[in-house]
Formats: sequence, structure tokens, C-alpha cells
Amino acid sequence: MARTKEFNEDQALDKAIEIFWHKGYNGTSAQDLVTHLGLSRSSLYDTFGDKQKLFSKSLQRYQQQNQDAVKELLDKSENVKETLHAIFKQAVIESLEDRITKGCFMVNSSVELAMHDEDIAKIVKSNSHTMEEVFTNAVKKGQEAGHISKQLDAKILARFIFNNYSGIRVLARAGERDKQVYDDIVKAVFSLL
Amino acid sequence: MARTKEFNEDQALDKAIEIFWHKGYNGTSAQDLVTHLGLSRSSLYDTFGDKQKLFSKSLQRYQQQNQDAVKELLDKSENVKETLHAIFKQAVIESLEDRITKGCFMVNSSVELAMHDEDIAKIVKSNSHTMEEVFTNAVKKGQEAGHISKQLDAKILARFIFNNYSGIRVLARAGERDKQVYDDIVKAVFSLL
DNA sequence: AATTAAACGGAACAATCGTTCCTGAATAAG
DNA sequence: CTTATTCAGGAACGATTGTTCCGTTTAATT
Repeated sequence: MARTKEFNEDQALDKAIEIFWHKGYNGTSAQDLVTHLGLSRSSLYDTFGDKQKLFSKSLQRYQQQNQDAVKELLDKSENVKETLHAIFKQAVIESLEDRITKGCFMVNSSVELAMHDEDIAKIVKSNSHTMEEVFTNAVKKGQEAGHISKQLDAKILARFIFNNYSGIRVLARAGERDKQVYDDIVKAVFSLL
Repeated sequence: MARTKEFNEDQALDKAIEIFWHKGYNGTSAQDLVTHLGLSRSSLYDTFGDKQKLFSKSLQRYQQQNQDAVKELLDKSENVKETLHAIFKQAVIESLEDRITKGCFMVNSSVELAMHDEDIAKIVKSNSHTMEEVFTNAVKKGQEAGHISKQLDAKILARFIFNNYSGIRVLARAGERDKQVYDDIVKAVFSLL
């Protein structure tokens, strides 16, 4: 029989996420991928098809990783407002720590490709939909527990939260390094919850 | 002496804004520019230098056009909160009307290029700085007139407003066509002012 | 009318793009 | 040992990229 695969496909995908995230789709060349993933050109194309498919798979994997993390945090949480606050604080920390500011892979891809690539558009929409659902359920839970104001519907607040999350990631991608700017936004957002 | 210019440089820049806005920097080829601007390759390069310089000039022109419009609206306004609301409503309308969803040229460029091109990064930062100033002054004015809550500092609210504006433009770029989503966000934002 | 500088169309440039293909070595199971 | 499959490496593909150059046309000034 044949030789077994020597590299882990998921690990390779993680490397692909890194470089696509950093450089974007159009900014990443085939040579970049070969160098960064540590695979030969042939292995790369045999395994993933072409650049577009590799990108699509990378974005899907990124989506799942992030959604799972957020969903688990909120499901487990006994004080949803605090957990949401922690999620935002973490986003701020990442935005400031990251020497090469990458923002959010989903936001970046959405801006660069969603209107030109139907596959990517589908992923972006699926992500928005799921995140809205996750946030809505979380807000409902928080409202029932008395941690979050009932002045606005859960869905409205969920969309509001998601919108500010996107905005913060754009700020990060733009290279904002002043912590006070992020903190001010977070403060304003959570004064509404 | 020499022949006079037959095309209007600013009109050509407006055409450049259109196509760069739609396709992004990397997505726009030299041929795209020749076709869309209606200039010959040689005239284009003689006039604007190279692609990067043309992009940079386009973005600067876009920035000035938008800043001037917003600044004038807010300076003239007698009820800043209502004017801000109108600005957001207008952004929503544009997001929904635009058959080819373009989002915001500044946000798009920021995400695509700010971390890889110092010239663009400078323009983005200058834009953020100016918009923050414009919004801060507007909020102050609204707070003094009693139209906007004084619970949060003007600068905090200004950054908060700007962040949600960015978020909405990302939504638009991602192809969101459900008016309710935008309206919900605007409702939440203005419930805080 | 002669001069001069700009605008033009289009050919041509080298470089890079994503992708395919080939060779030979490596490694597993039969 | 044979066979099957995957690996790496690199040559090569045509297409497209951004850019330059050149010869011609155009029009304002002297």
C-alpha cells in the first residue's frame, strides 16, 4: 500500500489561517503558502485543490474555532453580562498585543471578498447568523437573570453587540494602539446593557 | 507652448474612487483603471505616477469629500442628535440601495492596506482623528443644548458613534440587505445618546 | 506658419501570478 | 521484494500584473 500522510491537515490549515489572516487573500501568493505551510507545491495542490478552496476551508475552520469558544463561554456562564465583558476585554487585549495587527479574519475576509466570491459570502452570512443567535440567547439569559436591562429586545442588543465587536476589530486592523479608545467604546457599549 | 489638458483631473479621480471602492486596491488592475477612467495608459501614468499614488490620492479625495459633508451638516445643525440620526439613516439607505454593495471606501482600505502601506495608514489615522474631533464637538454641542445625555463624556460617545458607523459599513460590505438589522443597531445606538 | 509640449494609442517590458506536470526518493502494506 | 501512494523539489505553463517607451496627433504660443 501507500505511504501515509506526513503532515497534519488541520495543522496546515492553521498555518494557512495565519498567513491569509495577516496578508489577505489577494495579498497572499502561492509561494507564500508553500513557504509558510512547509509543504511542497504539489502536496499543497493535491491536498487542498486550489488557492480559493484552501482559503475557504481556512475561513470555515476559523469560524468554527471562534464560534465554539464564544458559545461555550456563554453557555457555561452564570453572569452573561460579565462574560460578554470579558470577551470584549479579550478582544481589546488581542488588538493591542498583536505586534502585527490582524484584526478579525472574518471581518477582513468579509470586506475583501464577500461581494466578489459567493463561497465566502455564504460563510460570512452563516457566521453573522450564528453569532446573532448565540448573542441573542445569551442576552435573553442575562435579562431573565436580571443582569441585563430589559429596555431593549434581546435581538436588538445582540445585533448591537455584534456591530461593536466588528467595529473594534476594524480599529485593530487599522492599527489603533491607544487602549483608551477601545476602553471608551466598551464602556459605552456596556452602559447600555 | 503645449497642448492643454483635455480631461479633468478631479473627475478622473472620482472615477478612480468608484472602481477602487468597488474592487479594492489589489482587485483593481491597471487595465480596469484605463477602461474605467477613459484615459490612455500613458496619460494615466504621466498624470498620477503609479497605481499606489493614484489610490492614495483617491482615498484622500474621498476623505475630504466625506469629512466636509459631515462637518458642514453638524456645524449647521440646531439639533445635533437629530442630525446624527439623519447621518446614520442615510448610511443605512445607501447600504440598502447600492446594488453593488461597496461599504465605506475608508473602512475597506483600512482593512485591506493600512497594515501594509504606510501612506494609507497615515490617511486612515488622520481620518479617525478628524472624525473623532468632529463627533466630539457635535456631541458637546448636543449635550450643552440638552439634546444628548451627559451621562457619558463627549469623547466617549464620539468614539462609540464612530465605532458603530464602521460596523454598519462592514455589514453593508458583507452584503446585509435586511433593513431591520440596521434599524435595530441604530435604535440601540441612539438610545444611549 | 513654425515651434513646442502635452495627450494619445498601442506595442512591449520584465516580473509575478496561480497552476500543472514530471522526476525521484521515501514509506507503508501485501 | 514488490507495489502503491505520498512526499519534496523544481521546471514550466500561459495568463496577467504594473510599468515603460515610442511614434503620432493635437493644440496653444511665438
